[in-house]
Amino acid sequence: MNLKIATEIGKCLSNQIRFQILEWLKEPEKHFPPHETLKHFNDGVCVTYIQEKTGLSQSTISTYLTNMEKCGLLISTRHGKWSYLKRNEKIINQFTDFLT
Amino acid sequence: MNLKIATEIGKCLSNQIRFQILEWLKEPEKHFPPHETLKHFNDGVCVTYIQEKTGLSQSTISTYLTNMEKCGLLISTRHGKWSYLKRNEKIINQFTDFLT
DNA sequence: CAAATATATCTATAATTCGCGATATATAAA
DNA sequence: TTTATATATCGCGAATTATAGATATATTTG
Repeated sequence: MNLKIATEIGKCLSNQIRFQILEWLKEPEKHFPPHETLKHFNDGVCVTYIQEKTGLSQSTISTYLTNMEKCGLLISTRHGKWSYLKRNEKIINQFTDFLT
Repeated sequence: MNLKIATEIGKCLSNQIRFQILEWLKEPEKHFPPHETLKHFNDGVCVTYIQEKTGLSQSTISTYLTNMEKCGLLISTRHGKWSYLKRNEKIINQFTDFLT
């Protein structure tokens, strides 16, 4: 972890919706329905479910999630036409270690 | 810690200078000279020293530090005409706990 | 009390980010 | 191969933040 990446993460954490998404993804099965094709939550939650829960536009959420992935906060996995997002606990721990 | 405060902290962490100040204040004696009147670092470092080290204007740094104090990241203590700033480890830990 | 010093606040402009609709791309389904 | 669905990217006006100079306030010093 370095200052540049840490502030990129800080930018993601400067918005309530983005921070909320990270909180939801701590326990995806508690906040999202199981996906129609992929029943488990091993790779997290698909973009559409996150978008619907936030109520923001598809393009806005897509940009949010892309940025959160770019700085390492999220891990994205594609299955067919869906992208699934989950927390990247390793980077999150590196960030909190850097801060403390 | 709640979502609102956490994102206020996130805003402070979204800028390299502000994040850098927090890093410096982990070991103030390593990054700043001892103050002319207050030799120890028990209450941290005065605004002027931080301002000089960053190279930003006095008003900008004052605003930064005020905001960092408002969200709880820093503790401000006045001694005479100087304000000293130190990290608020308690809030920082609450923030990292909230995130992880 | 007047002058000097440290910090805070106000105001304004520049830069960045927000959030959306439109559009493009990727993949699956018909 | 055409159509439908999921996601990504582009371009734009609106909102927010960055940063500084000017000014105000607080405190010490002479």
